[in-house]
Amino acid sequence: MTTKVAANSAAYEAIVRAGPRVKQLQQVHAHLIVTGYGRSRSLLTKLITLACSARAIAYTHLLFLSVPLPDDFLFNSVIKSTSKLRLPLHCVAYYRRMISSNVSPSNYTFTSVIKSCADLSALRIGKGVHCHAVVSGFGLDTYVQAALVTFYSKCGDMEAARQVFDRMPEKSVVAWNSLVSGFEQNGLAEDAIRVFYQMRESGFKPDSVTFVSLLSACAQTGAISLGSWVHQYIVSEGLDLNVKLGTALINLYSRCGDVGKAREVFDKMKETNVAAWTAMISAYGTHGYGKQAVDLFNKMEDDCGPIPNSVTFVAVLSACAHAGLVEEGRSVYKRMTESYRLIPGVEHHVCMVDMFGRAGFLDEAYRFIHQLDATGKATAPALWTAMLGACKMHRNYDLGVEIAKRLIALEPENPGHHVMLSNIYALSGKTDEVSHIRDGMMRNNLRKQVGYSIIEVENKTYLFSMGDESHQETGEIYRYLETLISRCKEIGYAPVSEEVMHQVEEEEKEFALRYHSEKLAVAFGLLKTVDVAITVVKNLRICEDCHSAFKYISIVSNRHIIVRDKLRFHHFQNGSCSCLDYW
DNA sequence: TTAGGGTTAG
Repeated sequence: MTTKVAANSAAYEAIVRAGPRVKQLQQVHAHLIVTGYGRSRSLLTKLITLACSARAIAYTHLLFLSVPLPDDFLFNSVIKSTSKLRLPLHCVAYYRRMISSNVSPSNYTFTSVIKSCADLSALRIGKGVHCHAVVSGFGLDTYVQAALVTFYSKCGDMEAARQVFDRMPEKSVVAWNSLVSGFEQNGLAEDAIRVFYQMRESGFKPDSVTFVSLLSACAQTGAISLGSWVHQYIVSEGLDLNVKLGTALINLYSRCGDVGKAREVFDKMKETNVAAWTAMISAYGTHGYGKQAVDLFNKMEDDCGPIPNSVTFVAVLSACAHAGLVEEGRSVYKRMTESYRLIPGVEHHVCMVDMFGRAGFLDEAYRFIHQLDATGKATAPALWTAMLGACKMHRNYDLGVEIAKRLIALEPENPGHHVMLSNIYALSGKTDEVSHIRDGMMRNNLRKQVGYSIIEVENKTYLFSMGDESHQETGEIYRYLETLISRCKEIGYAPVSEEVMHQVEEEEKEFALRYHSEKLAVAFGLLKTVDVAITVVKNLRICEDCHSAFKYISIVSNRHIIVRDKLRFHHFQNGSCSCLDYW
């Protein structure tokens, strides 16, 4: 008996030594069969788990089938492994097999299966698993419930996520984190921040995972005061600045307008990976510092940094597109396909079309799309949207109208395409067509999004919308804005009115423009602060007139004005913008 | 053996 146990443990050790490597595992398996241990349940379970970790799913299943009457431990092992390895369909398949084999699931089973349903965003299947967990008596298990919060969040159902969370008899830091992350991932940054405060009030101590989500939420809304508080807290508590936390901080500072600070964090990180480098490259790119973005990318290659992935290439190509670095962009695209053997996706194609288009090479952009046509990849609306942007920018109205009509045929529900067509008609002076499009939009209930701008002053957040009069100091803000605008006019500012509101009178037009939300926020910021840079976050893209006005305002107020729009940053200083009017 | 995290175009 003693020798059997010894031999068994030697076999176990041999399996562990083989590790998640198929060839080695197969050798050990052969040895097990020869020595008579090929039917040992515990050894096979370990072997199966490792085969699964090696992602050898066919081999895993073959081994699994060799076990007569699999028990709950074996089922849980494969369910957990497939879930962890992001093989969610296999995970759900093993779960179903477990049920049909009449083997009882446990809380271990449910947490893994629910996680896989979350990966699949399979709301219907996951709800079924949720019900099964409840009737099996695991509905109140802490682990199962935390997994459910994540599951509903990933399916976009925050109401259900909140409900599961609220009904938890005992909450955990992980469950709180799931909820914070859920709101943040669904674009509900304010709710994420609110939950974070509730978490602290309930006496839970946030950890680095909480802060990663919280920092992302701060980056989303531009809440720099809370964001930098978190940074200080991390430092003062001596929390380890791991890669994810560092990356979240880079993203925070970048999206709150401070690229220098983002770079400081990047330089201080002990460990970096492809996401951290990509975040930093993207920071340079969105702020219009194309050269720095390309330099950092080159450094990544030269200094044996992490291997760039397709996300990195989107960041670099987009940086080139926005800085007019056509030759650099071409070279990067070539390296991506030839040196790294990455297959470009629609997002990379869009960057290329955008890059050629912005630089005025409309023919080349068009040719690029047609080359894709041959491979059947030219149908993506995003490609034509980029091409359309170029037509508008370079005043090629005929081609613009043709493309806009094509886009409307492809996506009639997208108000953006109608607005674009209307703007092109407006720019080419076809006012009848403008009214026609606008009427059509009204009839079909297609509305433009409501724009708003946010500014933080002394740790408080103020929100402005167009023509806003809700603010306590409305009168003062408007009067100050009037003064600013008239001083701007004295040095050459002429309101741009061609794009907007062609049906109204000239004066009204100018009046409406002057009170765009970003103008109100900027005026408020200048009024309330002295000598510092002000940062405004807008939910839509900045309009041409505000862009022009802020250049002049940066002169008359002698201030650095930073505006983050839906996609990019604009640093206005001494009469010019960092985007070089190239956005 | 169990649950939670960072990077991407327009």
